[in-house]
Amino acid sequence: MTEHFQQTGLGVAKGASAQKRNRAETKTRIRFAAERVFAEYGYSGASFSMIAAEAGLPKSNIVYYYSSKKALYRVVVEDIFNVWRAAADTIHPDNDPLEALGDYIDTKLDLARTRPYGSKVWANEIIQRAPIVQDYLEGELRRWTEERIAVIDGWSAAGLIRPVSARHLLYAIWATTQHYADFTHQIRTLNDNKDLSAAQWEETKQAVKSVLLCGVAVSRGQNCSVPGT
Amino acid sequence: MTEHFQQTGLGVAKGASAQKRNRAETKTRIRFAAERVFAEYGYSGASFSMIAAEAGLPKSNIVYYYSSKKALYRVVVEDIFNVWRAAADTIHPDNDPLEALGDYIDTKLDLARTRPYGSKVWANEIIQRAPIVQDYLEGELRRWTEERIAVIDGWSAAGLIRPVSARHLLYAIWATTQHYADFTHQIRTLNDNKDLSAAQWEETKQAVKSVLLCGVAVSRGQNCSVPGT
DNA sequence: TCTTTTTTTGACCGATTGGAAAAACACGAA
DNA sequence: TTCGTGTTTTTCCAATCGGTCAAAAAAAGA
Repeated sequence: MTEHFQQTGLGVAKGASAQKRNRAETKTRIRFAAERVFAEYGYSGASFSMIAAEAGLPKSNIVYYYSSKKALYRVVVEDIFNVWRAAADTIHPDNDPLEALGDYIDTKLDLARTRPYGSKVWANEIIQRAPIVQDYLEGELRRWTEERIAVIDGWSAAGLIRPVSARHLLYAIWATTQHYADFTHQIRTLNDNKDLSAAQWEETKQAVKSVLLCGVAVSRGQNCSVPGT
Repeated sequence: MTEHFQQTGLGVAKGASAQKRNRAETKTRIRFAAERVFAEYGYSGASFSMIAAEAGLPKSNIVYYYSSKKALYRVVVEDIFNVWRAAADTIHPDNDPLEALGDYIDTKLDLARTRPYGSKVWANEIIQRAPIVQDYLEGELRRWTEERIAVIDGWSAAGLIRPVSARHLLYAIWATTQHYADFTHQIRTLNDNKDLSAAQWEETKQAVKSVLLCGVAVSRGQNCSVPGT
């Protein structure tokens, strides 16, 4: 069997035959089913039969498309990492610091809302000491983090923001935004067992930006305004 | 067999016989072993044999003291919750807001350092939608959270802090402090695969307080100082 | 059409799981 | 000693696990 290593999500290369298109669709369907099951039951708690049931396919079909549980899991983890990485493009020397960080927080909170399962899988993987994707951490994540820290330090040096620890600011942003995905259930319980409404999500964005970015601004009014959406 | 429901940790009621003392010690040993194993492998990934090996006891011994995996797990989860609850005693109307919140952050970061496994178990349980301790969330956690929010709102109303969303501030503190426990491995990897030194932990405390509390203070100098330790 | 390749599916396997059952052991009270 | 109670340890089991395999079915190529 030839391997395709089709990394991308829903899209498929144009010109693909009907068979290949269907193949990609099936793989994607399995991937999202797996993301949900891995998130809710952890790597060990998730079984092929659960993923198969979630995807509406027989068990052996899962094995056919992803040769092992580990391989399927890795694809899921890498996917959410790539999505997050793209969200941080806004942290760039040319951008306005407060606006850039505000946009980053907004985007990550949007992802917490739309892709909570991916975030949970990532959290699980890290909690368990990254048994599957440690190479990713030491390679891409490390490089990517140092780059962003350099940008923020640059803003500091240019006097565009107060001198803060770029690393810990980044960690605080990660922690807080991902909290709204990973701890959805706790937040829901503390919200009378109701999911956050659209208005509450807006409120959340404003509050998170207010808490995390007020300490960053070089000056502020009494109400410490941060860029809205 | 008479049940004891011995909730407490290391201590044992005075006057206890040698046998009872040994019983309590064994139970505690099992509990901490279980905490480590549950943290590193998740509920499903943890097996009696792993916990037994960690505790240095035969497998059936675990079942003898905690009649099921679920029961043992519940004890572990409740324990870390009680420790965290005690840490928040400082959030009290009579205290100075910045000092109280600063102390809370300091204590929670100390716990992130000394009790990282408990935090990870809690995170896992919430991520998986609290299948075991949902009653805890709807009872004690909900009541306790609303109380703290009321205190912070009181500070706001009295003009002691800027008007911030008490709920989201609390969530940000939880998220960030627990991040240093749950994501220890990621932080370690981004620190050249070395654990944080004592100095780096101090730096972390200052940075976290600076980021989270600067937006709370009613006024600040250019360097936005927060109470140190 | 016939052939070849890809996809679907159910039957099956050795290993491991949580936990029940009971035998073996320790030890103070009688 | 003998007994009874609490503890330790071994043995065993049904269920489930990840994954293989081969046959059936479908699709593509000739």
